[in-house]
Amino acid sequence: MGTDGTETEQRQPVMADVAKLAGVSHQTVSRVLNGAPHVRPDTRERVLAAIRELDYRPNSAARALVTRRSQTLGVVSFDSTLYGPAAMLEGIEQAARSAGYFVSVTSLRSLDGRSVQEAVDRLRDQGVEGVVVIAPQTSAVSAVARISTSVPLVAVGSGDQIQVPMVSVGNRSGAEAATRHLLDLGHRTVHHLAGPANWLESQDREEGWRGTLETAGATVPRVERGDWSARSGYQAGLRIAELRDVTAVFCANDHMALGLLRALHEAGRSVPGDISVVGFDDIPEAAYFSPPLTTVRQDFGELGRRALELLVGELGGAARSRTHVQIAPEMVLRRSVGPVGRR
Amino acid sequence: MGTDGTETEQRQPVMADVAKLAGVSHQTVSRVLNGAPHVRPDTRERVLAAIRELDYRPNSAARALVTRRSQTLGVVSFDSTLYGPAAMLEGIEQAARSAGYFVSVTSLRSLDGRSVQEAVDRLRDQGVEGVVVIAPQTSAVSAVARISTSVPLVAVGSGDQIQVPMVSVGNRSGAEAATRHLLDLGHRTVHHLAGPANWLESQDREEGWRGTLETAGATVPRVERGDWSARSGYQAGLRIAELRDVTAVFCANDHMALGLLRALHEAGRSVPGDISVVGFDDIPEAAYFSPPLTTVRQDFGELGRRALELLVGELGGAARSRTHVQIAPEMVLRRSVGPVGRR
DNA sequence: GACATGAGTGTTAACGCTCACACTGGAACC
DNA sequence: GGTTCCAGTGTGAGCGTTAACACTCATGTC
Repeated sequence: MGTDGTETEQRQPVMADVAKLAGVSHQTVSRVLNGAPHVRPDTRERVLAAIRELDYRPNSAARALVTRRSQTLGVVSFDSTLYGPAAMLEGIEQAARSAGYFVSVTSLRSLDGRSVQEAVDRLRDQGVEGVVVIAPQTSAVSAVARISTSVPLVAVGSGDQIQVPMVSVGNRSGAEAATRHLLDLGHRTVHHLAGPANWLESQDREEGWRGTLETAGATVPRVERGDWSARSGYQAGLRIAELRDVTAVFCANDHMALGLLRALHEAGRSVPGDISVVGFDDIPEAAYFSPPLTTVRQDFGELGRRALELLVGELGGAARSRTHVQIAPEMVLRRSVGPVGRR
Repeated sequence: MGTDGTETEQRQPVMADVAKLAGVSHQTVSRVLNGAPHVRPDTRERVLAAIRELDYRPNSAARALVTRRSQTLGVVSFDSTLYGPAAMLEGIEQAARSAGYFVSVTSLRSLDGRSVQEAVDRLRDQGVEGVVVIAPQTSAVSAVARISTSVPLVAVGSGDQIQVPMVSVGNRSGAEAATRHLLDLGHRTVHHLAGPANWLESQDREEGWRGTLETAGATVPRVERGDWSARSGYQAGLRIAELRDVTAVFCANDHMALGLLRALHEAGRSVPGDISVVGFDDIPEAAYFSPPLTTVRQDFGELGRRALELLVGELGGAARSRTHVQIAPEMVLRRSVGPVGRR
């Protein structure tokens, strides 16, 4: 059994096969499939039975050709190995699925304007209905801003003055909160281990830090800079450990904070006894650093979901909103921070 | 300029528009686009010029409809927030792109058979030409094994006796190397902090550990078990810290090792002075743990790339190979391991 | 010089679906 | 009892591309 019934051949069944088996026209099959009204219940039942019997699957290419809708959205990601982008991607994918879309991903090596444009073009050639760009670098953002595309596009990451709809975390307010927290504990000033200069997230966090110090009348120390990696945090940490007047460091992300903690430990500076450290992101491991890291939590998954919501809204015909959704970060207090010590 | 030329309307230009502008038939345009032979150089040039002028993009749905090739591969991933899956995904995507494919991702919440089957079906409905399943759990693997699909499928993760082509890391040999290393340093035996019981990777690593102890005639301690997270490693670590006879622990992954290190530190047991610790994966942060973690490196990106290679080979018509590619892991020595101490 | 050859190009027919419209027949209306 | 109406269904024409084949000339062959 299975081979008999209608004379099934090798080829996949098409709508006409279902129609024939059910004794209706292809159009009625289409109606059933798309839930169109005006189909008598028993007809519908017969069609569904035929579909089951033949194990018929609609051909998405044919449908896309005529409806001009691919049911697919594109995502351009950067280093999707990092926790942030990975979590955003997951949020985007889940939201897309529940909105009935597929997600086509392309992950960039470098984030210069050309690469971004190429990636968007590629996705567009594939027929995606919209694109989410995870665009944390200034270069990418400006690239996105002047991207030529007939496809709706939403950016997620950071930055303000940009023509594209955008979802981001409140980097500045998070940095402000972290810095203020340290000042409130009695630290004269707070050093900063920043991310790469060409990332908007770095810039915003740095501005938040600097602004808070200036408002408080504290001196603004020279910024140390890393590349987000634990390795770069370690190297910066070795430099910082040599400075005599450091009592508090605000790191632009948790991974660099990890490296920093390691370097301080090796240099014999205790945390938080000698130096307090605050990170940013609240990656799942942060609670298990030595010592557990006080940090600023951002909800990457939510970020992704909101970005997708925005995109779907735009697809739904809502006028190009130029919205900028911002998600508030939240401080998570752990043991890497203390009041200013002896010295 | 730009608006003039042919009477461009709102709609996207199609092949016929290009043909008209270039003064050829649409078929010749198609030939140029697909690099078919027998097109005179100057004709080709005229067509290309028309394409540029109209900014024409071929419609992928129409092409897919007639060629029956979507140029898209599907990836079913599990928790793509974890470093391993994320890195594999990136490897897969890069390999796919350079092989001329798009990648459609779907990320699962739970990895039971039904979810996997649904995800594969969904991708198939979208028209993917092949599927990579990142399937690290036993349940997923058995689901994959009996998955009904007309689409070529490759699994990446672990496990042996399975009917599906598969790429995995040498979990057993990695675990053996780690355990032997500790025994060679004089440890009487090695404790094990395993991953979830229903993950093949856990099972293989546990077997490698157990086998090595048995071969060496060492006693096999009771296994502690976590869920891969640093949190679970911490909890297991609290239990382990209470045992008096522990001098070495082999952890099934680096994140749990991080939690373990934290717990041991809090319990006042020094690493490696009192207890040596080895992890598995070599995540980028492992070198900056306190102390830096000795671990077994697996190259997730390579894993993904190889999986995709296998899939593309299968698509290329190579007979269903039932190959099982295995990638050798490599030990990375750092400071979390030492000879057996005082006691 | 008739004839095969093949490079270069055009014509036509799918691919499998949805959309617009046409058709049927029974209920409702006066 | 004819007309209107509409639920329920079928027919035909695309959507934009590639595949198959047909055609037209130059060129070479004997």
